[in-house]
Amino acid sequence: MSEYEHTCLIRGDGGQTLRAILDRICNKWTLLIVATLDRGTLRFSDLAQQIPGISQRMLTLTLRNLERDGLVSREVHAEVPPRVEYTLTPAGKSLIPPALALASWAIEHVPHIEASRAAYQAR
Amino acid sequence: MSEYEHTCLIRGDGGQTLRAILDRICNKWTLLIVATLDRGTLRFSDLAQQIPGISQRMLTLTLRNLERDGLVSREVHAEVPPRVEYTLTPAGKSLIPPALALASWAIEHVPHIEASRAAYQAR
DNA sequence: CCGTATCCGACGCGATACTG
DNA sequence: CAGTATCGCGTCGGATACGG
Repeated sequence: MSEYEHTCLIRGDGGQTLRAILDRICNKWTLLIVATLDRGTLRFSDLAQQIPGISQRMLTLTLRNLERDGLVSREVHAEVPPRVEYTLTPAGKSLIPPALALASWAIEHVPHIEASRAAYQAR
Repeated sequence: MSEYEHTCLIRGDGGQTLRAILDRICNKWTLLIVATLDRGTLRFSDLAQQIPGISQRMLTLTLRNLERDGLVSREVHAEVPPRVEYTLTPAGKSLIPPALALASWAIEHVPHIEASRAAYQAR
């Protein structure tokens, strides 16, 4: 692979594959949930309170999508009151490093981006 | 930093910083444009034809956002016909590695995800 | 050639109310 | 406790037409 051909991974199939994944990752809550579950197994209500601002609806929907994609496993305990526990699968855990890479980039570049926006504004 | 505390980068401020960046990255065309510009300076019409399916509108809008954030520089040549060239700034280039990390993850896990979806479907 | 303007449909997501 | 159902708003992005 020559110097300027690694981006073929991104350009790949016209970006379809990558964007399909990004769409799953890039919604409002997915990464927060995955990062929270990296601490270990949590039940629904624990997730709800550890992720400030999330609604029941979005927590449910996002968890269902993650389960559907095999990134999170869902275990229902037949008790009263009901207890449902969510755990990151190996695939889910493997998402953490690349997500961290992006997070690091984000935090590193926030000052530059905000400065650039301010400069752009002043025109 | 202990074993399970690196995700503080993601959970950080409640995900606000990371999501602000993800929102810029995760729209339909940004990464494709950045990856395409990694080859070098390109003019508007070249980008349009190297990125299949993009509309003039979205190419313009996405490039403006990237310029505003200081990831792409825009150079207008006062000629007839007009020539406008776009180049990745150093900050823009620095986005490529983490984006590739995510792309690699995506491609690696597509089979697993699709299998999981098929299994989930059959219930 | 390189845009901008306008309309319009689709979807993400929050608020709220209700169930097993 | 752990959801599901419904509504309504805001935003993204495609199609199309026009301008410097």
